[in-house]
Amino acid sequence: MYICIMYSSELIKGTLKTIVLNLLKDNDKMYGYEITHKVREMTGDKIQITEGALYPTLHALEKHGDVTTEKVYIGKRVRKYYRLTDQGKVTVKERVNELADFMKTMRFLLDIDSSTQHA
Amino acid sequence: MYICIMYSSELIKGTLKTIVLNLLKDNDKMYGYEITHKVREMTGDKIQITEGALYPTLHALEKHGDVTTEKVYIGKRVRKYYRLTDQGKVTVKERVNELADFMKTMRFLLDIDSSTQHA
DNA sequence: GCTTTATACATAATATTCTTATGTATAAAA
DNA sequence: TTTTATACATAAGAATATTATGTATAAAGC
Repeated sequence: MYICIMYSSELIKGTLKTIVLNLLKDNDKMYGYEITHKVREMTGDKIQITEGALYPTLHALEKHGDVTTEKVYIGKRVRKYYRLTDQGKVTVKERVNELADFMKTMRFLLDIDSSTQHA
Repeated sequence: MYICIMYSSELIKGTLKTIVLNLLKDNDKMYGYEITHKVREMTGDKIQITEGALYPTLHALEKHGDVTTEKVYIGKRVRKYYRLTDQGKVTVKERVNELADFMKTMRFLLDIDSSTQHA
């Protein structure tokens, strides 16, 4: 039996933008802190996005025109919501398709089929 | 229709060691140049490992004790063969299992199922 | 015979993307 | 009132890739 607590950081590398964009595709608007918790919740803590990785990524997505931001005050505390732009919606599709294709290739290359996959 | 010429470099990041180790698992011994061509051949040029990435990776695997090397002269030209160690055989299993698990999680997270995967 | 292409290794400068650490500040819970 | 949770941000450093460069032999094309 293979037990996986948390994935090594190398694996997550390169997929963070895709994860964030895809969440925004399904959730209209989200803020950073919410994103990290949603991913932890959805993956049973297997993928834990650090703040040092997330915030620069969100800023890069905004700079690239894939998301827009909106500041909301909860009392005196600021919360920064992110929302997909029309261009962002195109980017998500491209990235998710590319990742799906890549994973298919990797499954072939490493000879991984459904029966050998572990829970 | 989604057409993929070659994967963006971010995706391959973090999977190179796993790819190399897995090839050595199936092929007894291989040399660097052979590995790059084998991967290109098996992926229809979708994954093209650069020499600048491969050789440092092979050296790191040797340093880590996962592979041993053997120099062979083809005429006057040197060729450096790599072979898995016993420890390397353990490392391959761990890495492939982890990657399989990670991809399964990503497929769930991004809502990718077989029917939506593209060729 | 000469030039190009293929084989085969290696490293250095640079870029990207992450981790870890640190900083700031408010709000809720113990 | 101290700790934990919420919520943002950036800087130093590590890891891993790209791009460029270097060396050298062998085969193929012209």
